[in-house]
Amino acid sequence: MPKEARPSTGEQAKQHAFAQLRQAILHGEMAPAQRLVENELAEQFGVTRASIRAALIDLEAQGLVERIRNRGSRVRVVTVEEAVAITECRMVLEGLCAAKAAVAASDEQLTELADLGTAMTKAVADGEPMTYSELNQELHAKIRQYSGQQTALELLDRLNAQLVRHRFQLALRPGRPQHSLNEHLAMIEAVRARDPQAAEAAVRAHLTSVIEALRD
Amino acid sequence: MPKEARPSTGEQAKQHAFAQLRQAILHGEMAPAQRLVENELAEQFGVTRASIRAALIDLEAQGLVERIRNRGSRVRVVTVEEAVAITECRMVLEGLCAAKAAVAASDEQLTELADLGTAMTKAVADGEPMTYSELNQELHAKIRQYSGQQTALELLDRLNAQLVRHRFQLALRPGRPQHSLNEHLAMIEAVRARDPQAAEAAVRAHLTSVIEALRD
DNA sequence: CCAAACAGAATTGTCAACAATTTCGTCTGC
DNA sequence: GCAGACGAAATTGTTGACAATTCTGTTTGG
Repeated sequence: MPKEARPSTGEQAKQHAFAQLRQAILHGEMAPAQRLVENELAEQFGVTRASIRAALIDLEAQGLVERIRNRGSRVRVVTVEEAVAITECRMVLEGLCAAKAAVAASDEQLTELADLGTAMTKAVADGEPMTYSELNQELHAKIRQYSGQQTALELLDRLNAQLVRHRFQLALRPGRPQHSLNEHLAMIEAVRARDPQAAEAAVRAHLTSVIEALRD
Repeated sequence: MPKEARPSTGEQAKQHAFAQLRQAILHGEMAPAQRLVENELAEQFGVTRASIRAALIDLEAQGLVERIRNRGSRVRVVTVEEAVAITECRMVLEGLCAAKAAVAASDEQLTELADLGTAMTKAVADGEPMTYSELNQELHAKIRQYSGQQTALELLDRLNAQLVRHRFQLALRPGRPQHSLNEHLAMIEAVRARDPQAAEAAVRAHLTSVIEALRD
């Protein structure tokens, strides 16, 4: 096991370990339910166990890692039921963001949303589900951002982090992009029309359909 | 500075410190923006600095404590703006819970809600704002609980913990209990009628009014 | 008299070693 | 052949000491 990761210059060790571990989990490099032994991680990332420990505590708070007393840590497995519950929360919170974004967004920002819409349409037409999935992410992120609702933004970041695996599965399902495209376009239209209620309704309709798809 | 707190027998030191610190902050024993020096806390609670450190990381994740690199921790101060943003999130999440509770609650649970309603009415009639505030808390907690929505429950717990100070101020405002009582009774009625949409609307109406009151 | 540089103190970040707990394999006794 | 006790290995929890950083009050040069 060579220590490939550089100790990193000015960066604080714990932050480094935290970011590294988080990325590894989010990118699926750690198998679900894989055991995370503090000593191994410490050697792998070139930091001490104390830093790894602090990072694991943070990751537990973010819901990415599960820790049991005296038994160790492992990558948290999100069941389909949990994914549904999480998406329900996303539904109402993103609905709130969309309603606020419809009021608060600048004209330039609305134009960006429109551009994203055409890009998404193109991605579906070209049959590129991965590109579409990325644009999808970007759209949701932009709406959150434009809302100016800091608290909701933080909550949604945490919730989304827990859904990476399920999101992957969903994006590759045949026919799914075509279906969700219309819903996304409706969201964009409602926000651009500066209609808060319509925007919230559109987001809810979209995520309701995502929930149904999750329950395959 | 005598170390009054017993080291606690079987309890893990970190958990002990965490619970103790959390209670202290929530009960307002720590002044807002007060500095939290790890060494002092360690001696005060009779645990080592590492345990305090872990507890502080957890409390930061819960939004109760603010930590700055190499500068230390302090009790987080929630501005009115933040309180509004938090309550907006509460609004949509509790709306979700109420809608689900209207469907999922058992008949006995609905009876409990009705009893709570009469108790609240009595507390207002008797002019006991503190009792009313506690019943208020209990009502919101029960609705959350009956919804069976674990994710929303966790998010709401975190959000509510950040609002203790503002909640206090609001409860003692003259005329406020009378005003909110009707909204609470409407919530109870809608859930008892097993009408999800009405329940969500009632919760939203109530918390919208709370937001207006916050912006005094 | 004021601004910038400079020590000193206070505080957090990091480290390596030690103690406590759990798990898993083995062994004994029936 | 199997149930339960026993013990070794692995892993986490805890401790105290050390290093790095930041803040504060003072001093010095203009």
